Amino acid sequence: MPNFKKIADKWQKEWDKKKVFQTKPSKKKKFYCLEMFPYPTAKLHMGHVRNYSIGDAIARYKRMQGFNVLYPMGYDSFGIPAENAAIKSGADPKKWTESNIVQIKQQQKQLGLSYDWDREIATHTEEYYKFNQLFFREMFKKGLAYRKHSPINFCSKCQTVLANEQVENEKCWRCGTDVEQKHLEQWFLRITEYADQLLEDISKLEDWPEKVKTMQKNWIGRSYGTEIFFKIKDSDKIISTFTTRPDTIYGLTYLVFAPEHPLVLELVKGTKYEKETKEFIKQVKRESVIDRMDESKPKKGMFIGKYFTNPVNNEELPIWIANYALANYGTGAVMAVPTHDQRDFEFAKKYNLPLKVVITSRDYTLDPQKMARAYTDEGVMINSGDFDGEDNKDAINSISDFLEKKGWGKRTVNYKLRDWLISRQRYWGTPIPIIYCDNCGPVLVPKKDLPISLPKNPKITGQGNPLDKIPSFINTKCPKCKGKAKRETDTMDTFFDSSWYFLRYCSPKNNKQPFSKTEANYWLPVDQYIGGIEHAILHLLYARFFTKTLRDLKYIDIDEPFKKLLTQGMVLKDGIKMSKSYGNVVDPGNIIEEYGPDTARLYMLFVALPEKELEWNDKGVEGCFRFLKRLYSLTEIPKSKNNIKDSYIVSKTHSLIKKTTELFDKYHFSIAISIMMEYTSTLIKNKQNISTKIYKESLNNLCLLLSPFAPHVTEEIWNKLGNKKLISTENWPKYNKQKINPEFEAAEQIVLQATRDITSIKALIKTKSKTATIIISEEWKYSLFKKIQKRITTTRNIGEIIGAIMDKKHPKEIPKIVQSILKDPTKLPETILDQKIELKTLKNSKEELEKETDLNIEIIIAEKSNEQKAKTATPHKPAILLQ
RNA sequence: GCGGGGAUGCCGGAGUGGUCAAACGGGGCAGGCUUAGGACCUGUUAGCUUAGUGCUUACCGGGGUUCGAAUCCUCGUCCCCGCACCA
Repeated sequence: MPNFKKIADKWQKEWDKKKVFQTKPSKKKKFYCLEMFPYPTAKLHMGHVRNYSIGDAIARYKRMQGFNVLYPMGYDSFGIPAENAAIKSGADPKKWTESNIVQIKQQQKQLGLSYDWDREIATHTEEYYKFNQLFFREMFKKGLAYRKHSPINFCSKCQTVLANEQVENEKCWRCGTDVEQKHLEQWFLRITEYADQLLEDISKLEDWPEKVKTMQKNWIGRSYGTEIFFKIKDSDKIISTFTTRPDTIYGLTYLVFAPEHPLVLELVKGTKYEKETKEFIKQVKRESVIDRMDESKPKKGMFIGKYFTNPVNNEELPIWIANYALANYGTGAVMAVPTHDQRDFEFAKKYNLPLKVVITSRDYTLDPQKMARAYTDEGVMINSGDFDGEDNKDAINSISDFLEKKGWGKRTVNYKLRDWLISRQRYWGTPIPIIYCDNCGPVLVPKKDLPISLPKNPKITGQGNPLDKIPSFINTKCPKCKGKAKRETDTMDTFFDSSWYFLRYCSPKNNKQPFSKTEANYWLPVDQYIGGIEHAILHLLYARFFTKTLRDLKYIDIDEPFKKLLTQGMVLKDGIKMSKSYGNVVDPGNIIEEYGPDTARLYMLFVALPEKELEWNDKGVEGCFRFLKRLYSLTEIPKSKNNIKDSYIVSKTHSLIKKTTELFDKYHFSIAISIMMEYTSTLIKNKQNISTKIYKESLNNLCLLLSPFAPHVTEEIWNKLGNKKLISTENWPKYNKQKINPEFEAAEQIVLQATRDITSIKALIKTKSKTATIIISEEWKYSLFKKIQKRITTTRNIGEIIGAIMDKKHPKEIPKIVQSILKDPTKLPETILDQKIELKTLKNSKEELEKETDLNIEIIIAEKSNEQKAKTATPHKPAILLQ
């Protein structure tokens, strides 16, 4: 039995030695194949293996097709786990990270992935993060990076601030701890500046999954509406509200502030409502953290003793605060129209606030007393002054015009997207290049002083930011006034690092620039990006934002970084995600050790399509292993007895190449593998009836086609067959259409179908060949003809023939001749019973169909004495002599 | 609630108008090889069956389009995923 592990080691060394996967820009057409780089843990998990199996298959395929392929690997090596390890075991984050990199890289190498290892990068290295600092500088100068005092999400366990995107159901995305609200000064990137571009350019991402695009659209959440201003009674304050439904302005019956709205406390100050309001705010804040999961959370609110005026009708209405108004969306205040908004409706019902209908259905009248829910459909305006009778859709516009003219409102656009909070109170990240001076305020570190290196030997205790405890790092001079100053101790969110790493791969060793523009322009955009769906929003949005920013800073000339995106499905076991916490992890290292890397990779691609979930099954791995063994057994070249199957095999080979190529282009790897399995079986079964020359040729082609999936075994077989070049540097085989014999294809079908149906004839009609000869064993003669006769005489099956010969372009034009057959179906059976299906009736009478049907099909009944047939035909299947 | 994706044989999972009782793999069953097991190989695996490759039933359910539907349309049921009080 071949030792696949040894074979793999051997070829991996060979590839390394000959540097076969190193690339540089050339005149050839490029293809940039990229996998999401991993956080360096000590061991690979199946998700990684799946990701890389897909990526490497694509990279190798494209390389074989003559593309200049950039296929790099690196490590997203800053981040919390290193720091947690330091807290837990006192490890130095740098040493810990780097030893992980060594280990994970070794495992990646064992898989035989065709990376250009000369381009390896790691984000925790100074050579990398110094450019983070450079970009930060540039963004700061452009006003894209700024500092803001703001309520932020804080995780008490991780002792750090979290971005909105890192808060899941009010819990920390990483550790699940309830998130607290704090007010701190933080650094932000002005991603909202690019909200429109990020949204509109989604339409350019033709090869992205619909799902991811929708998620991004929802996240950006642009909505057009109108900001309306209201005067508060007995105050000089103005309330501003945002609405997408200005048409409902006459139905306004109260107004709601988010409890956190800064104006609230100001308004109640010194009134009898002050105490109660404060209590309410406290309560809401606490609740919003605890019960956020509860969907049916009841709406709660209170009147704060103030009134405002609706400018359109001078009505005086009450001001409330309520938990359903969100501080961070729109203006933090809502104009409530209970009749036409479900949330307002529920709230008004609960607190007995008045209802006023201003839009009514054309079919029936709405009675506010009897309404069970808000009316949110289209309708006609009523109770709305001059706008009565208008269609409410038109009124959205006309009322906005009216409000703008009067100065009571203005059209605006609102986004759900918030600016990106990048400060982290952590050690293991890129130091933000800012110095705080008592005289000059926050000052950017001059370019010549970069990089700001992370100090060594931090004391990591898990309490607060370790950088705060290193005086030699903190204390410095102000670059402007040279006075005493302190460094910023916050570090950057690691998503900053991963937002441009794909650019760094273009010039990983460039010490002066983050990347060379020429090289980036050659390689970018990434042609195929592969990774998990979990990055659908965060990473992919940030990377798109960076690309646009860097374009505006003249670093690159592209708008979008990733042309095609493939989001791989999860790896499951026993129906649930394979994960440590469920204790259902299968270690890829063991699989590789036992079966070799090719089996592991092949299995990953065979068992499910890339986007789909993959249910792990040990037996399935065995199946792939057996297939590779069977394939390997083909290296024992058989003594050929004759060559009667040569032309059949040649035809099958070319058809295999054709199909595999098509399937590869669609990334339907599992089907490609299944047809190769089938082909392998055919080759094994027929090996004694194929000439040695054709046998070798077939095996060579099979290896070429399989090499992107199982590079080591195929390299070995390729070598054993006497090929001098490495299969990894070979070209993808081309098929010759002429050699694909449709007769065989059709005949094969007929064998498979045992000529049991008139559909067999149909298959032959579809082929454009002249003749197809099928030899059927004696046993089949009687039943065959009986069956055909029966089928052909039923109108239902005549219909099948009509359909088959009809050009789909003219579905309604049934040729005359076919109609005549319909009238007299007995015409066909006669020719069949004559043992020759010539379909002449069809052919002669319909000129246009000639090309389609121009063939003679001979069904020859093999006599018992007939040589080969007796041996090859089984009692149950008709044999075909394929010549 | 909004949005995205699904439902195929014992299982995983292909297949998107006729070549479909449905690829490929796994599992089961029978047989070969073998002292036996393993490995490997062959056949078989919806039901009925007078055994004729005959009949019936089949790709979540109902309805429709078509000569013809797993595939297209429509209504419904169920499942998964994402976002979620977004004004």
